[in-house]
Amino acid sequence: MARILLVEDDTSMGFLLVDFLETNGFDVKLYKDGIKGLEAFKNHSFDFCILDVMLPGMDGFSIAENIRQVDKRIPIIFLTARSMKEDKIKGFNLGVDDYVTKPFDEDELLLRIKAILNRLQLQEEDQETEFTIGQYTFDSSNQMLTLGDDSKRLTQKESDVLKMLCKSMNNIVRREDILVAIWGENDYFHGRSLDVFIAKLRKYLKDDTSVNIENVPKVGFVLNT
Amino acid sequence: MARILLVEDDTSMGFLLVDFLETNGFDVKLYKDGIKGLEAFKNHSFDFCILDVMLPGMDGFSIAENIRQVDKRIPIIFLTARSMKEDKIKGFNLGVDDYVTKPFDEDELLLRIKAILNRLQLQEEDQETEFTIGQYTFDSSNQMLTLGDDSKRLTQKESDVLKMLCKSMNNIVRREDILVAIWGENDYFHGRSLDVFIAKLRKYLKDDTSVNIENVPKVGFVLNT
DNA sequence: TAATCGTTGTTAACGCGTTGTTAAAATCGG
DNA sequence: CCGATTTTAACAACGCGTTAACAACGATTA
Repeated sequence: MARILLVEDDTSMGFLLVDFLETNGFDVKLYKDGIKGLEAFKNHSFDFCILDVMLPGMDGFSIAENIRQVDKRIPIIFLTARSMKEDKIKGFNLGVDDYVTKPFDEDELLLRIKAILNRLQLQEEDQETEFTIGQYTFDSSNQMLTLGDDSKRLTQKESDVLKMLCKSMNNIVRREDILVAIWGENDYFHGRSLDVFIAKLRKYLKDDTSVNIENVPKVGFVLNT
Repeated sequence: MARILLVEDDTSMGFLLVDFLETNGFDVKLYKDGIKGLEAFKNHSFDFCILDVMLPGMDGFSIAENIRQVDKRIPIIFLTARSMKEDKIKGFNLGVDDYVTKPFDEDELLLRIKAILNRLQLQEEDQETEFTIGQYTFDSSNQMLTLGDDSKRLTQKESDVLKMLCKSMNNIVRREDILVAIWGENDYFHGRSLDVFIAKLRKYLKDDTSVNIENVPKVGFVLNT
């Protein structure tokens, strides 16, 4: 159960979020201004931060800077007004993991949080980087796909996509989940990118006919062995 | 379309709310005092309650207590005066889902209602995904219907319909409910689509004669095993 | 009983959105 | 600047879901 630091000055929005996140299995602490939030961060160990950008006292970006001085790797999600430009957010070179514009869909926020946690878990826990795909072996940490003597070094994204498919071997992996986890956004163009990568992976995997990547229309893909 | 029980003694506020909620696709019944509201609750099936705390006859908290005796899970939102302390509301250990202070922003109320409804849907959907249908097994998360060695990957809508039938196995599932849940609206053409999908499912399920999808004319379908 | 009407069963054809695939353009990294 | 990688574009192919068409059935009349 991940511990989340939430800094949000609007009371009703704050409660709404706390409630929602708690029912989804997170341990949430809410602070209404940046000073207190930052203080809390220093005194407790959180796994995750969700910061409103517009705050009295100290804005979200400043909090993030301070948090980053303490912990360089903790995931941070910003809540921003829709009017705020992407550039401005990305411009803050703080290793921001994601941001969500208000008013936002709670499920979308949850999806993003889970995607980030998954990503981190992968980095931390996944010693299991070796997958067997029919007669192939795939070493995701080396991005290496091997069939007999033939080895092919995959690119980063090729490897990321294949790894997601491998982790749910013979099960549907949702387009949406792949896009959010790897690209961070689920829109038309990234969707087309995914299709391109699926085509590449199919080409790499074509030498074992017992292996195939199946499309489930409008839902996602299955790596069948 | 969720059915909402609204108990509010102030006439103008009441009409305002009814109007607003109805234009947002809810089916709202308004009662001006707690006794009638409670009575209505017992006689009808509501999905949601919005209760004013200050009421003549029986206050909102008392109604909530009584409602909880009938239905332990139904979402309740309180309308409270701003002056009322948080503690007092949360103190009522009634499983109150949310509260809104008057005067309130209608959009905020809508947001809260939707959030709660979403949450409920999530909780419901996250339930079991594996069903046994006679000799078949149906894995709704993988959209896979299996009989012995034979597996058939269903399309999304096929899977959605079958899942609804499975969740009420041997019970009537109303046409209207399926149409609203899966197609979003209940009109002639979507109704015919549903019939087409029922025909497809019957074909998929024909190899176990103990399984059948029964039509209940003008009402819906039953998946019998 | 026969005729009519509304509902459902079933199959098939069509349109259109999604996906497959390749190639060009853009971006990234050194 | 170059090569590698990713994104975007373009077009082909496919298949899902809708719609149509007709058959079957039960209920309701006369």
